[in-house]
Amino acid sequence: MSDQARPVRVRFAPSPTGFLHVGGARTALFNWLFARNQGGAFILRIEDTDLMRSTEESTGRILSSLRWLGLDWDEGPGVGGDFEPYFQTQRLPFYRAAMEQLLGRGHAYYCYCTQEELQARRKAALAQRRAPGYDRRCRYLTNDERMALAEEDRTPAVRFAMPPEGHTVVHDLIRGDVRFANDQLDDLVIMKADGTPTYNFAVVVDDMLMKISHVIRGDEHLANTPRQIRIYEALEYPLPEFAHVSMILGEDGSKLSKRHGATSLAEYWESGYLPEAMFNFLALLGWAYDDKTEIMTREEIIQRFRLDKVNPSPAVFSRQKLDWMNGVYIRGLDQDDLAMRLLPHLLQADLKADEGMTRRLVPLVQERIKVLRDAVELVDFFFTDKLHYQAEGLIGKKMDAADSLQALRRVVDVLEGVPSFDEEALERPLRELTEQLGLKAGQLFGIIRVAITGKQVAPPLFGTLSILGRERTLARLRKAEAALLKLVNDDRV
RNA sequence: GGCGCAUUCGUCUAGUGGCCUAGGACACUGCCCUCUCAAGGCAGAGGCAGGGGUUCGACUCCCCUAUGCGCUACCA
Repeated sequence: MSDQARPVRVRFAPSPTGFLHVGGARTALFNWLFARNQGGAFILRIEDTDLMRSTEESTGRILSSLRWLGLDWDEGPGVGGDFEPYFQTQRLPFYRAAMEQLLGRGHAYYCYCTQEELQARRKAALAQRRAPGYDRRCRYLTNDERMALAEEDRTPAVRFAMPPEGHTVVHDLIRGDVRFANDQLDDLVIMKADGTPTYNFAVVVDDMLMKISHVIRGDEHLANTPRQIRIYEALEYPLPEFAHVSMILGEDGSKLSKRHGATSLAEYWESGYLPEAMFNFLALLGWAYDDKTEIMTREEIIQRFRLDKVNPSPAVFSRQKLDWMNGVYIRGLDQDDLAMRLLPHLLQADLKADEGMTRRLVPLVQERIKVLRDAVELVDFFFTDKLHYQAEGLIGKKMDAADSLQALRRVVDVLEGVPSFDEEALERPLRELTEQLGLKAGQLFGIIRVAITGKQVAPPLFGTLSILGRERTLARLRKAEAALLKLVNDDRV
């Protein structure tokens, strides 16, 4: 069914009723990748016909998340295009025209049933174990009956007249042919009584008018596709290609929701995931290049992406794997780049960092953070002189307080006399001291670590000392000395 | 209820009838490296949902069952 070389035009069409969900982001990404791979156009259209739930703020959030991920659109909000407008609420005349066309050709009809009646009948049908679909009673109304209903002041909706028999086959690029019996398709409302179109109608009209060649969207729309196909045909317009990508699930296999943790792209952005890592990770959710390649640049992914290689089964969003991948990308960043990305996170955590200081910290954290925000607790001790730790933590492994105190005093002596606080200048004498004291490196360095950072787990020692500087280091060591002395004395009492 | 989609290690996946004694990655376990934590190296454990066919031969094709999910709205 491939049309003879229609230019590739795909679209992502979110409804602005919240933020951009990772599932939506993946759908957008696949559309974008396909467009870029094919040299086609990626169009963004805002489906805001749900007046009650749509907000402008939400539109803004979605756009900024897309930009963050690096998915630029060729047509749509902010950039315009040949098929404006790109907001459905501004396209009402188009839907009305299409509706008139269908009405005129007998492919659609007015339905005077009220929502209450519909609901009651659906309930009754379900109770009797009958199919709950619309019973088509308005479809075969005589003119007189129609007039009578109209007099009652009922504002009609418009329904699409489905062919009552036969079947409709959806040719799906990911799933193959999917066959639906037409008698399963009921006469869906295409235009609500308030004059706004329903989703299934608006998408068809928009995709048609915007000359969309490939409809790549979530799996949940597959069952709607035969209805849409019938509308295309009634409108006498060639079908686009369809590709339905599977859903993204939470760790427990159920539909991804808030209780699974972060679901919006913005949350990942805020906690310090790199857009390039998220891009790579999302691309691999339901698609793979081969049996081993995972880390790929944006360009490599564009070049390698194939729609027919997309996996039809749902995928669980694995935070752990994302974390790993983000770590890989962080480690791959050059130091200045990482510093610039880190700085806002440090500032946000109220650490009084500046560019220069952040640059110096980078080598200390680059290998040990998975998300940018992790750096905060790794380096916070540089930004305060009030350390909170238990004095017991100053006692070295397999040592007692008195031994530790003695060792600490020797450390102070050594560091007072050391000519420079460069890493290299520090390491030699401290290692020699361990030997003199008959201690293992871990014992002595552990004591120093706690004394200057207040933590058992911290970045490498010499780099830390060097950045902290002689004065602050010695001050912290002396405080630790005092704390240990107190411990020793308390023991004696 | 009806219709539809899906089902390979815990997770993401490779696999399109013999290359599979099923490959890679995350996570996990052990060892190595090591000033803690990481990072890194090596090794290990772990899977074709179940049952029938088709075939000389099925992870791969067909059917059934099970399970999960979606649609069945004047939501999108």
